[in-house]
Amino acid sequence: MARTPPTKPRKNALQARSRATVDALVEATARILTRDGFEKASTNRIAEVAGVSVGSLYQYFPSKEALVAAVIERHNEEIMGIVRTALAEVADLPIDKAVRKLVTVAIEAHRINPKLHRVLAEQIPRTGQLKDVEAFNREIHTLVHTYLESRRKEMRKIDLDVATFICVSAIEAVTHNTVLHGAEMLSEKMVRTLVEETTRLVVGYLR
Amino acid sequence: MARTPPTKPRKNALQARSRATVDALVEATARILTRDGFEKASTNRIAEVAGVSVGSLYQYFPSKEALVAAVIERHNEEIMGIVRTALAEVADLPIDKAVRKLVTVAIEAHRINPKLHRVLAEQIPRTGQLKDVEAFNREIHTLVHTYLESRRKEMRKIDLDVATFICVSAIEAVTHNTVLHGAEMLSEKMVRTLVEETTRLVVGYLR
DNA sequence: ATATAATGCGAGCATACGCTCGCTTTTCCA
DNA sequence: TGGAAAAGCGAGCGTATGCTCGCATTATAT
Repeated sequence: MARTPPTKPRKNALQARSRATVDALVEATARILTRDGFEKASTNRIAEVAGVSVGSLYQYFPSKEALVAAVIERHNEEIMGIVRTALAEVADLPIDKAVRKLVTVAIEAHRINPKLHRVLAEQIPRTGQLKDVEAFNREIHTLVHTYLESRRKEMRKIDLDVATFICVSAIEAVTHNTVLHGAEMLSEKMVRTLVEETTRLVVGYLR
Repeated sequence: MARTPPTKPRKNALQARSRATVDALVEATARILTRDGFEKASTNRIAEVAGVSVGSLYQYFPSKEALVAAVIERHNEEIMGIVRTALAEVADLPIDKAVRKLVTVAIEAHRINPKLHRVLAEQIPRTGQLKDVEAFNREIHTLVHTYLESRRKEMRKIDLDVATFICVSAIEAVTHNTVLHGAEMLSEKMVRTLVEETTRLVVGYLR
């Protein structure tokens, strides 16, 4: 039997409905962030929206930042999953096919929840999650780098690190701007055009 | 004589030292934003750093947001000046020379005050300055569009709007990531490499 | 059935923040 | 030089927010 005295479980020991509580809290935080922005996300409001009391909230999250951090982590995990899958599927394809697929996936990933994406991007410096996000970026960098290495014969002579940086930046930027700036008024046709053009940009650069 | 009763001058009627006060307030806001972030920028603190009382602060700025907005405006004006000048200087140059110059200038503009740039980018949605920043973006878009139009013969057949969007996004992204992510550890050599590569990316795309 | 731990509750404390208001000091100019 | 307007001051108000704590409810195990 655990010797742990019935103190407040520092962080969590979720075995039953408490799991549901935690989920509800994270979900509520995400909803409020998306719909009303960071300022409106007070702990009282989060608890209220989650259908939970503030007391319970503080049993699982030591601070408001911890909640936002949890949302960020969940979101990043989701996106990383998509990216990893895409890069795996693409491993044996030639550069042009691969890039096209990656750009498509990138836009789709951003389209899941553009507003959340934006708010989170804003809050990352505040929550001290910068390190995690950098890790996240490094993983993408590594994955792309590895892919490019395996396709070196299709490319011109080039510093792979620099090339990776340029390609990832370019793709990220177009998807970002497409989804965030360009609002939601994105015809399917427009998306296809942008995918095509971005592919051309990157592929043209690599060889 | 003006019929205006000695009420509080809604916004300003700066003729003497009051100008200095306003400047000090904007400057203090910028400093705090850069060094400590948005949360720490309370009106009391801003006034204190500016060497001014809160009361005076509120004589010139109706709210905290107004202060941040002023900082954003000042910063945007500065950058737009740089960009306009660069684009003017570049008007008669062929695409490759022009792009190289633009990329160089873009990186330099970002390097003036990377941290302020970042914080402001985060706060723009909050201050309702989105419209102004969009105007700012539209101006850049228009300027680039015009330049590209004048150089059409050097380019492949291409939709100029799409091309402008792609080029601006790509350049913006590389500069952004270079200055923000890459911290300050930027050797001059690295900068040159990135300028070279970005130029290649964009020029290769356009023709 | 009862004891014990786990989970949930929400009024309320402490604090910090945006902002006002009545007053003093400085500047201007007739 | 005197008086009015402009500029500056800062204690303190109202409010909202993050968070605690003592207690109530529910689950688990014997």
